[in-house]
Amino acid sequence: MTTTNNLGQIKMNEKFTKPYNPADTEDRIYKMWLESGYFNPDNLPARFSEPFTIIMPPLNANGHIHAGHALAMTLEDIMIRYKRMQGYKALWVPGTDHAGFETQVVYEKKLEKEGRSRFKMDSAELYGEIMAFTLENKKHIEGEIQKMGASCDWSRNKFTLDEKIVKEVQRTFKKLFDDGLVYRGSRIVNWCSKHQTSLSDVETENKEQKDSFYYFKYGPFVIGTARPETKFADKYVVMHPDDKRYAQYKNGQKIEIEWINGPMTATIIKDAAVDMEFGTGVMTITPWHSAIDFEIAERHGLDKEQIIDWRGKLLPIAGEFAGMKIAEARPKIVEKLKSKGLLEKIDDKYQHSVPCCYKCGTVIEPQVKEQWFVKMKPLAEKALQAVAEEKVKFVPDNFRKIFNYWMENTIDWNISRQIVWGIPVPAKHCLACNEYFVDLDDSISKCPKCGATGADKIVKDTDTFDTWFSSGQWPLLALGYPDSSDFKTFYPTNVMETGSDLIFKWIPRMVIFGLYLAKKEPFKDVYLHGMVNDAQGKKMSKSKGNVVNPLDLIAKYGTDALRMGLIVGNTPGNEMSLQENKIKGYKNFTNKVWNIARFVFENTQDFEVDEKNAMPVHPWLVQLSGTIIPDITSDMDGQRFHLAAEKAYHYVWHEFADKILEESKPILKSGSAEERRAVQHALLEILATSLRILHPFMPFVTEEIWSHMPGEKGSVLIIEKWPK
RNA sequence: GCGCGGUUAGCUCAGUUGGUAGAGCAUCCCCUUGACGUGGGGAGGGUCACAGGUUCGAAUCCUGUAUCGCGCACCA
Repeated sequence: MTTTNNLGQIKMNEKFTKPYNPADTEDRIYKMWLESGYFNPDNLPARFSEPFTIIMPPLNANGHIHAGHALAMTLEDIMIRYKRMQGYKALWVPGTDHAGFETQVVYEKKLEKEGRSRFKMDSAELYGEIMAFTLENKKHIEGEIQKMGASCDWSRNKFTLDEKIVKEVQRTFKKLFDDGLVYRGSRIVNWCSKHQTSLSDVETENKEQKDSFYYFKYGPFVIGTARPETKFADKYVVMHPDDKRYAQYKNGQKIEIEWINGPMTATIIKDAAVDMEFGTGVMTITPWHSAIDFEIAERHGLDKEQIIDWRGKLLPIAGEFAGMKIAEARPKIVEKLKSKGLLEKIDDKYQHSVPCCYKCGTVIEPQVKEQWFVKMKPLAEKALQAVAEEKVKFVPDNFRKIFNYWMENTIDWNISRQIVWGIPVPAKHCLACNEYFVDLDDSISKCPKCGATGADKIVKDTDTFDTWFSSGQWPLLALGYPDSSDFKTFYPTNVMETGSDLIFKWIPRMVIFGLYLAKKEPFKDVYLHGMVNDAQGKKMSKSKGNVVNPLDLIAKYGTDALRMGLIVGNTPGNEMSLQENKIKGYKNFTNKVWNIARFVFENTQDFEVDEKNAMPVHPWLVQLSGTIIPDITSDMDGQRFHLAAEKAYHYVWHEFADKILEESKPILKSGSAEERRAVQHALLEILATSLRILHPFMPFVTEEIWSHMPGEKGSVLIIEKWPK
C-alpha cells in the first residue's frame, strides 16, 4: 500500500456519518463508476491485457427483476470484479431479450384487462404496441440491473431486436437452410388453442391429473382410451406383433366394425410401440392428435385426419358432436357409446400427466402442422463431443449428465411461432406449388420451383422465430459476430452464468450454435445457480403472493447486504431460501465495515511514515497474507463464492474487528511512538486489504470507504489489485 | 417408470481432497468500555435420516432402505 506523509489531512468529513447509509451512497458510487469508464475494458489501463468475458443472460424486457435475477447479477458481478482486480481485461456485456412468446403473453393479459384482443388487431398495430411496451420495460429493468451494482459495459448493451442482431439471426436461418439443417415439415406440434401458436417441447409443462379411462368394444377387440373425443375416425387398430392373444390377426387385415357414428372398416396394424401390458394391449390410433400415433402412422404409411380444430372444437367428422368443445363432448360421446352397447367399463382412477401450455395452463392439443424445424441430431452430436472433451465444463458437474441426456434424446426443434412479437422468419411461400424458400432481403418474387410470380402467388411467411432461436446465438450476437473486433478478442467467453432451469432450455442451444457458426464453444464454464425460493423454501409465485422484490430489500438493507445474503451459504445448483433476517444480518455487517474504517481513520490521523523506512511486517499481516488471502483466493478461483464470502466476512468481523482492533486499543492509547506507528501502519494495511477482498461481494461500501483512504486520493477500488 | 438433488443446532443452510461438527437468525446470562448497542463477552442446543460396509479414523467414500423435492418420459 502506498502511504504518504500527509495523513494529518484525513478528516472525518460530513459523509463519514454513522450509521452507514446505503441509500445516500450507492447511486452516487455507481455514477462515479460509470464516469470512470472502467466498466468498458477498452478504458482499462494497459496492464489489463488478458480478456475475461461474461455475457449477461439477456433479461426479459417485459417486467421487473426478481430474486433470481438479483442472484445472477450478483454472481456475475462478483466474477467480473474479481477478474478485473486480478488484472484481466474484464468485459461483461449486458443485454435484454424481447422474449417473444413470453412478452406477447404478458401483453395479451394487459389487452384482456382492457377488454381487447390481439385477434382483432392488425399485426403491425399489435407489434408497435408491444414494442413500445417492451422498450419502456427495458429501460426499467436496465435501471434495476444498475441498482444491483452490476459492473457491466453499458456501451456494449444489446437487445435481441437490434437491427444487426435481427439480420444475423435471419442469416443463421438461411445458413441452416442451405446446409439442409432446417426444413419445412408437417409434424406433430404442441398446439396451444388459447394462444393460437405452436410451442416447442420446452414450452410445455406436465400436469399430473386423474381422469377416467374408458374401455370400448371395437369390433372383436376392447380398446382403452382416456380421450374418446378423438376416436371418431380411428380406423386403425394396433397391437404388438408378438402378442399371442392376437396372433390370429394379420397386419393389414380388414375388419368391419360398428363405431360411434355407424359402421366402418378398420385395418389391423402390428407395431412394437404398443405396450402389451397396458390396458388390453390393443389400441386405436389418432395420428393427427398424438405423437406416438403419428409415428406409427408414419411407419406404416397410414392416413391422418384432423378431428379437432385449431380452437379446440370438434370438426364435422364428429357428426352430431361437431362444433363442441372437448370437455362438453366427452361425456356425451361416452353416453352414446354406452347406449350402443359399446362401453365395456370405466376405470376412474387413471393417474397420468398431460402436457399444458407453460403460460396459460391450457391442455396442449397435439396437432399436425406444417412448421419450420431444425434437424437436431447432427448439431447435438457436436455439442456432446465438446462436453466430452471438456471444452465446456459445468459447475456443479452433475449438470453435465442432464446436458448429455438432453443432447442424446433430441427431437427436431420447431422454431416457428404464429405470433407477431419476434424476429420474422425470412421466408416466402408459393401458393401455386406450396414451396417454401428463404428470402433474406425480400428480393425474390418468383417461385424457384414452379416459376410462379405475382403477389397473389408468392406470399411472405408471417411466422416469427422461437425466442430460443435468437437467444441460443446470444454469446455470438452479443459480441457482434461475425466480423467485429470484439468477437475476435472476447470469443469464446469464459463463463456463462444462469439459472439451473435453463440447463436444457438454453445452454444446449448456445453450445450448438456456437459450434455450428463459430466452430468454437461459446463459453468454457457453465455456472448454474439454483432457484431462489421464499423463506420457507417454497417456489415464489404471483398466485401464492410470496414473491420477494429485490428492490424492496435494497431499499431496506442496501445492495451490499442483499448481495451478501444471496451469496453466503448458497451453493451452485442448489435451491436457496431467501431469508430476510439473513440480509438484515449483513446490513449489520455493512455497518460494521463502515465503523471499522471510522476507527482506523480516527486513530491514524497523526500517522506519518517515511516511505524510505519500510515498516516491519506486523504479525497480524503475516496471518492475513499467509493464511486468509490464499484461502479466499483459492475459493474464488474454484468458484466457491459462498465460501469466499463467508471467510471474508468472518475475518473482517471476528478477527479484524473483534481481535485486532481490540488489541490495538491499548497500544494506540499508551504505547510508545514506535509501537503506535507500527500498529497504525498495520491497521491501515489490513483495512485496505479487507476492502479489496470484500469488494467483489460488497462493492458499494468498500468503494465508498476506499475514497477516504489516506494516500489513495483519486484511485478507484474497482481497478485496484486483488491482494496476494 | 427413468433420472437428479436433498435429509447436519429451534429455523434457513454451509462443511474444497475422510482427521475431535460450523454460520446467520432465534434462545439464555453478563457488559449503559468514546469504531459500531445494527455492539461486545459468554452459554445452551446436533447418536450429521436409517442400516450395513471400507478405514487406525466416515457428515464426508461404497451398498441398501426410508422420506421430501425437482426434472424428464409417457401406457393409447
